[in-house]
Amino acid sequence: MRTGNINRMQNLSKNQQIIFDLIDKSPEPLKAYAILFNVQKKGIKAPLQVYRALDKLVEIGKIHKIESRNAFIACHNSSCQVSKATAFSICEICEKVTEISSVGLSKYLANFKDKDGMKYNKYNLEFFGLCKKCR
Amino acid sequence: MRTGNINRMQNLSKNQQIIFDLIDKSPEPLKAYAILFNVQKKGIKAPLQVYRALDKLVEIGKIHKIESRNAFIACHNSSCQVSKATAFSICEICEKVTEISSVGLSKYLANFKDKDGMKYNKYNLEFFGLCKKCR
DNA sequence: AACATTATGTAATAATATAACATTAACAAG
DNA sequence: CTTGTTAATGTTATATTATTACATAATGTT
Repeated sequence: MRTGNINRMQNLSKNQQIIFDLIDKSPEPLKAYAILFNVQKKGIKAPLQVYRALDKLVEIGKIHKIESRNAFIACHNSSCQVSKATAFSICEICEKVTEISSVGLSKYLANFKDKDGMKYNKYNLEFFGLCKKCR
Repeated sequence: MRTGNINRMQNLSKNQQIIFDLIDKSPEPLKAYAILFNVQKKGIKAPLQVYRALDKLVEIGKIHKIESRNAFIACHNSSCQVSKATAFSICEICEKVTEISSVGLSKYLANFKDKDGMKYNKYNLEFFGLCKKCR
């Protein structure tokens, strides 16, 4: 606790913090190059700088990647520090994405066994449909 | 049944059939450009020709896209003509992908309701872990 | 035959992501 | 406090994945 760098205490470096803040404020998933354009004024100039921060943020569970959209959202499931098990609903019209945190669902999936009896502690589930507004 | 074009009867055009055959024979998911390189000798020269065939094959449920890998595999769930509900296991070491067809799982997910009581008839689930060989 | 729909061909380019290499900051151990 | 180690950064170039735009041909229907 002798360092004055509060960001390190949160385990986020400068670039990671800038990019996390942007994603966290966003009401919708952000794509890597949209992030890049947004943070160029803050000195992050190259795609790789963005992708490295995104990789780390995903690794530590602060954000999730929506695979079907190549976009990133902040984790809103306060209990998940490291994201291994994720579920989202995605509106096929307005593209609104919501993280699902259902104990029942996560228990079911964590305990799911395939034909060979294999269990998987990591998964990603994306539901598609129409959100309330778009129905 | 008066046409002599058996491919049309299967609802697959020439390019679609070439690309489906390749994917169907492959023991592992194929990426779009790997497919392109493989079918260039058969006259399919441009990425767009591949992507158009892939789009159609996904639409009619003959193949599935593994979103986390940007790769495609043939549907091995004989009952699914139109793919709305898919589940896969993916080995994080050897990248082997297996389609999961579990009545229990599909029933559970088809009946899953989110906090607002919303149901979703379309989903994609990807489990990650180590396959038997890689354990 | 006329029309509509689906598929194809081709060129160009957009969007997404990584490799390779050099440098700097953070931090733990002696 | 300096040495070694790991994590993060900066920069250029390039690889990979996917789409736009436009023209043509094949197929299916009335």
